[in-house]
Amino acid sequence: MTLRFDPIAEARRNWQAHNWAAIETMSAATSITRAHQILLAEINAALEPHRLTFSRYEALALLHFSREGLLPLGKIGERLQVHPTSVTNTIDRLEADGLVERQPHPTDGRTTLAVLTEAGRERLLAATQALTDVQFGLGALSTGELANIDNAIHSLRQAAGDFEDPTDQP
Amino acid sequence: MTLRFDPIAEARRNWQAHNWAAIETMSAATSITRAHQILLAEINAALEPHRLTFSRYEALALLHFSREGLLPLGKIGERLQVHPTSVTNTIDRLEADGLVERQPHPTDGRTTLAVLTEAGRERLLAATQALTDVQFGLGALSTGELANIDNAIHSLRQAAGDFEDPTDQP
DNA sequence: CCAGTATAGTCGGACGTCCAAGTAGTTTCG
DNA sequence: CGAAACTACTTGGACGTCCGACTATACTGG
Repeated sequence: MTLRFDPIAEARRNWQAHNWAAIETMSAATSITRAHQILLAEINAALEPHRLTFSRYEALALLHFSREGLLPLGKIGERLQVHPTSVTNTIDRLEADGLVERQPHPTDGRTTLAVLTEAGRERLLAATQALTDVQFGLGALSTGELANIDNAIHSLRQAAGDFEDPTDQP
Repeated sequence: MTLRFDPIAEARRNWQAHNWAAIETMSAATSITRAHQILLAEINAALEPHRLTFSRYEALALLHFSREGLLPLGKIGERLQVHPTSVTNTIDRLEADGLVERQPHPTDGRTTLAVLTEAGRERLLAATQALTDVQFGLGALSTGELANIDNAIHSLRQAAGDFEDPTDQP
């Protein structure tokens, strides 16, 4: 199962040997891809006993943090930065599991509200415990390494126009 | 489209306000998730004119780097660290596009070889130019930031048992 | 030599993501 | 006022990922 070598180091050697450009960015992009894959697997494994996925967990948490435990679907997509159709999909599954309910918006007929149910709130809290127990799969990293990741990705997101306020540092 | 605030900073504030643990790892995990999403979108946008995706690009590059331009499907999955069914899927699509051909292994009847075609090699080189042009979506990061990402993720992968550390085995 | 085990790849299904297109409701402004 | 533009959400389809189950081939130890 475990490789006898680091495939990313191997890729760097190959690019070097062929005189291909952008080795540093290729390496970082590949690293991020792989990190995402590893983290998602660990996080979802921790959530699986609670019958949640990370996407669904994030949606539940967002609702929990809202004043009234409810948000328009559009707002959810905005905050989680996913496509509207992904929100529809996520809320469909949460609703089927009884963790969330759809309600019409009282004044805007276009808008649908996702409302956290009591079961949803309980599920969320148990799942949060599971995630903090495994430190989101990042328990092996030092505080400095975590900060390095945060800072570098903050730069990346800023450059990608992910949000506006440039003074909003973590 | 662009948010007026940083949703990750917002998540940190919410976790803080609710006294939830593991803020640092939550933040880093969320950052990596978002970085992956941004990078993949930019990379795939750069590859789209060449009718490739990042997965397919990676498979082509791997074949190109091999001595004979051919590899067993299992080896491809091993190097790219994806499930065998993902390789089957990727090679199916590359084959349908004429960039790769399946061949039986000469001595092992279980094994299928993916062979890079001339069209595949040409497509790969053009796509590589496109990716280096956009620096894999990471042009905004400094060399130091790229190295920070690489190093931190190397630790993460090592902790996850992603490969054998050549320095800790006799 | 042959039964049992291991390995290589594929198929079907689940999941999350995106895009394009469609429906329904709201706002704008001539 | 009413048509045009905009907004919110859903539907259908593509893609990449994984898992479980399955087939076919190879290896192993009595």
